[in-house]
Amino acid sequence: MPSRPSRERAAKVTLNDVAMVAGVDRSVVSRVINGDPNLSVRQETRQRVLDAIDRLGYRPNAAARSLRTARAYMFGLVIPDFANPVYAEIIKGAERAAGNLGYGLMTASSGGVQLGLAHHLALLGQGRVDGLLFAGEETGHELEQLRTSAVPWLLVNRRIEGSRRYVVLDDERGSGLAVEHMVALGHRRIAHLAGPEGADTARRRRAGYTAAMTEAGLNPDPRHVVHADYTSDGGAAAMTALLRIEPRPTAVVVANVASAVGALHTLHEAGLSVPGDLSVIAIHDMPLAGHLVPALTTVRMPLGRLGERALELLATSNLTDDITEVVTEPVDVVVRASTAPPR
Amino acid sequence: MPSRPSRERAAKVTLNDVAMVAGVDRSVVSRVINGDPNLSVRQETRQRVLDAIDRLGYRPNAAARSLRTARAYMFGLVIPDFANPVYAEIIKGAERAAGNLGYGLMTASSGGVQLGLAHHLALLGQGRVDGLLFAGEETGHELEQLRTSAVPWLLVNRRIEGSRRYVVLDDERGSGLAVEHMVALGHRRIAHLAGPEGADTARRRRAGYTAAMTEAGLNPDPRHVVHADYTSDGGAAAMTALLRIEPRPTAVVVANVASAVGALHTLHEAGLSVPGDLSVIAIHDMPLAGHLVPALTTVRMPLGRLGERALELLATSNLTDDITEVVTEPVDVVVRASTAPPR
DNA sequence: CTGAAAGCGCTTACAG
DNA sequence: CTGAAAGCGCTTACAG
Repeated sequence: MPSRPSRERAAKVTLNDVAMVAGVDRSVVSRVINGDPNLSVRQETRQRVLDAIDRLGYRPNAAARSLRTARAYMFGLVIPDFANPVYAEIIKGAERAAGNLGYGLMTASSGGVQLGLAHHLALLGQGRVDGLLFAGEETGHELEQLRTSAVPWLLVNRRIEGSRRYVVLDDERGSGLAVEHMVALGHRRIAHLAGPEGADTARRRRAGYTAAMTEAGLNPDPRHVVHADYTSDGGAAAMTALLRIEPRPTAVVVANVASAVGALHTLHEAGLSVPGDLSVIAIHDMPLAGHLVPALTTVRMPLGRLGERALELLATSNLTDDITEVVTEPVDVVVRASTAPPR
Repeated sequence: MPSRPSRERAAKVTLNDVAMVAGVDRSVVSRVINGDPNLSVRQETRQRVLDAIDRLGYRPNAAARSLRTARAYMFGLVIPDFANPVYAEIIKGAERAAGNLGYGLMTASSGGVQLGLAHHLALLGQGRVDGLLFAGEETGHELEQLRTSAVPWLLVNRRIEGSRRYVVLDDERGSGLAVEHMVALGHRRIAHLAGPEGADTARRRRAGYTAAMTEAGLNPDPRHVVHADYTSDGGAAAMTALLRIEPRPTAVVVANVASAVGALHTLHEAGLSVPGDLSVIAIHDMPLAGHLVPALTTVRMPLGRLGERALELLATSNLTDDITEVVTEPVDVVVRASTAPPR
């Protein structure tokens, strides 16, 4: 049992109170509030009800409504880390879509409190939300728990082995475009600063990189692919490793904008000029990218649309349906100052 | 009425089902789950209950529990924008504190959906959460609505005229330290790239700047204080304005790290060297700051502690109490490469 | 020591 | 057309 914070609440106003004041049955008040089309009530009576609600400051009790209707009018989204700006866009998209459906969206992080999915199912599952979006680092084992839960769920921006319920971006195309951009500039030694080995997005971005290199008739040097987690520290370390390789690449496709911040910093420390000595492009565009030194060329991915679409699919699908969707909205290169022809 | 997503749910397991399978009354199951100390039951019976819960995959219905106990075991936090990394730290702190109390925390943004506080009160108020933290841009008018609500609330990181329920950081001290750092390096023409005029944090940081300048025997040139919103675009524009002033300042105290990113970019574009031509320090430390070019000297503020403390106060105070707390945890300067003596 | 019963605040099929 | 009643899934004071 959680400890019990002491508190006095302002007097609670219920439907009954409103009904008393308005001089009608509480079922009438309920119908007025919910706009029941089968209710016919004199305009004057309706106004009395509305006035009473206003005067008493009545607000429906969400728990009671949820219990009665078996519907919470709320969805949940679990992300690994609020500090990662990639998730901010996904959250915004999902909030927008939830709002359009008349629902709310509550976001929680799985990273801060290391409690895992069971914790979130207990906290968010059953009666609190009508569905759960997971953009985190859930494992296959945790997926099993989801299967026994009665709460509809969907993975966002990642697939997990054995799961048939996910929405992802076209990550292959994203890094493919990045490679094509470098090839068009005349680069041939194009490295890939990939994401963490375990991450599904990293795997797909790497696959897109390899495919595009092959497509361009280039045979990527295996040493030119290095892994890093999606943080600036990770990007800095991986770039340091990459700089030790001879012959040095003339261009790098970085799997994530946070890693790119660290990579740029390492290059600056090493006295290398971007894009003079090395061109850099990163996956995911955001305002920050335009203000880095030098301004970073990126591949813009439809993160907001991903969040939006995930929420829509969660809201309208049956729990037993397979959902294996790739968001097809356009992916494009935002050219800034960090890429140029090799010299 | 919201539109109604179609869905089939997995069969719902209730307390009654568990009781049937375990061969006990449902009140016993409830007491086992909640660890009622007054319950004495044979170990064997307890095990039967636990097994039944496990086998059926029973999960308590949060709505029913909330309705019955008038307690949601959940707090809410409303922030203006998930893309602002300052809030990520506050969220993490609040999640930590909520977890320690056995509560959950749900975060929503007020910026994405432009629906204001009334929307959030309807969605989160009454029965859904036991209290609401607001770190957003609520107005005095909206505060009135809070007063009529039965949900305990608290403002975080900002005060509003007329409000006696808030927790804030020592912003005066933050910018004071920044000024002292510049003074110690030998600067005398120290400008302030302040936050938005309306923002409470901006006002307090500006006051701290002015006080520290006076304390140091410096009379700040009024033209050396320019306002910008807390974004990199805002910082870039404000820095452009600052550069037009003669004599040019040799140091700038920037009210926010996001603005500082834009300011650094403007300086780079203008061909000015940091810290050679101009030293820059910003309020709020985060990993990104260490990886900017040049690495940014910052004032580290206890944002996580702010979130933590806010949640604790929300959980333990009475709604009628005044709460006017300044988090006193240490504020300190993180020296990196963007500050140096004037040349 | 355990079970039966009441009731939290709603919604909605049903009877009047 | 409106009101009375049942019931959603829990918890807990109370009776046996």
